[in-house]
Amino acid sequence: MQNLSLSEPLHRLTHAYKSGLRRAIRESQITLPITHIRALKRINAVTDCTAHSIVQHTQRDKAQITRVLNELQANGLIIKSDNPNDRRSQLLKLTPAGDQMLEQIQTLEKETTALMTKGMKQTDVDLFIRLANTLADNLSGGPLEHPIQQEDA
Amino acid sequence: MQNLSLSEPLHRLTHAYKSGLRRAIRESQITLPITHIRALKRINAVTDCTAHSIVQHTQRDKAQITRVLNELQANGLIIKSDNPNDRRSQLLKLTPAGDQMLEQIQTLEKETTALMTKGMKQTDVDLFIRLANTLADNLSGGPLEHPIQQEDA
DNA sequence: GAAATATAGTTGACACTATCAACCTCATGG
DNA sequence: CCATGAGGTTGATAGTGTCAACTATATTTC
Repeated sequence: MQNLSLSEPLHRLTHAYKSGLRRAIRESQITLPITHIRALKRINAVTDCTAHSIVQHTQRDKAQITRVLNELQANGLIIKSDNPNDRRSQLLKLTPAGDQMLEQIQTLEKETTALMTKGMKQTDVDLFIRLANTLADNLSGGPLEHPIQQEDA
Repeated sequence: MQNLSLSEPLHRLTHAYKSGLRRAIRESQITLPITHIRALKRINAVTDCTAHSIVQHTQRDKAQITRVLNELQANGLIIKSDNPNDRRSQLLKLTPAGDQMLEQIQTLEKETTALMTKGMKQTDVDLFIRLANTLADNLSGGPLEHPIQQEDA
């Protein structure tokens, strides 16, 4: 029972990751907060994405997501269209501009990830991801399916 | 080269951890933000702690730390005393109230950690911590010594 | 099928977190 | 002594997290 600290390394890592990514993004003349990026990625990843599916995936408050989506729309990165299956909600899609933006960002994210995992064995990185998912699952009760998250990089 | 996602699990985990801890804290009638808690822990952990050492450890902006410390002082949880080695800075110490508060919080944090690591082997938890530290070190350039972080739980 | 209930999303409000710039005070090295 | 830098404070602003109240539509249940 070593009882090493879990929380401090976690804080440190998240902070370092977020500010590293933010810096990379800012240096590319992009002005888009992290939360907006996560939404873009999600919209790109699932077909017929709705606000609700982003809420589910990110576990963020729906109020926050609403505002993020409105800003993405105002920036011309996404469009909302009527959801034929449910008139309360709208389907979300990337515009060509949004698509291009996302590709740029994915590159930056890959760079940050590469920097972060420098010198580490891929198996260790994979292990880390699996452990992180296990920890998160334990906390959020539900396992929240993470199906070999593909390009969700 | 599986290239599993690193960022999404990380976001999910941090968010789940922070809101889990916040909830536990709130349910104990404590009203203290996470950042304040980290500062308390740091003050408790190092002798002759100054604002600067918290800035170094947490990598937060010194402006933010200044304000956190002022609030902790206003809440009677810490006291600032003149630093005999440097008249620009002050030494930080927990008051008895701060000490008691911290103990309460440590308990809550342990509970949250226990919940989070439920069913995991201790070796896996330790491994996770080491990997997290490695990742953070890679990002922040400097290794920022993490010396078998004892009660930094 | 009408009433009750639940869900998708919006809006307002507010606390917490992150970051930058300007500034003051004191320390340190030439 | 003076220049430069470090420790800390203050002000400003953007981003994030959360709660509550509300609209509109969908679903359940009697």
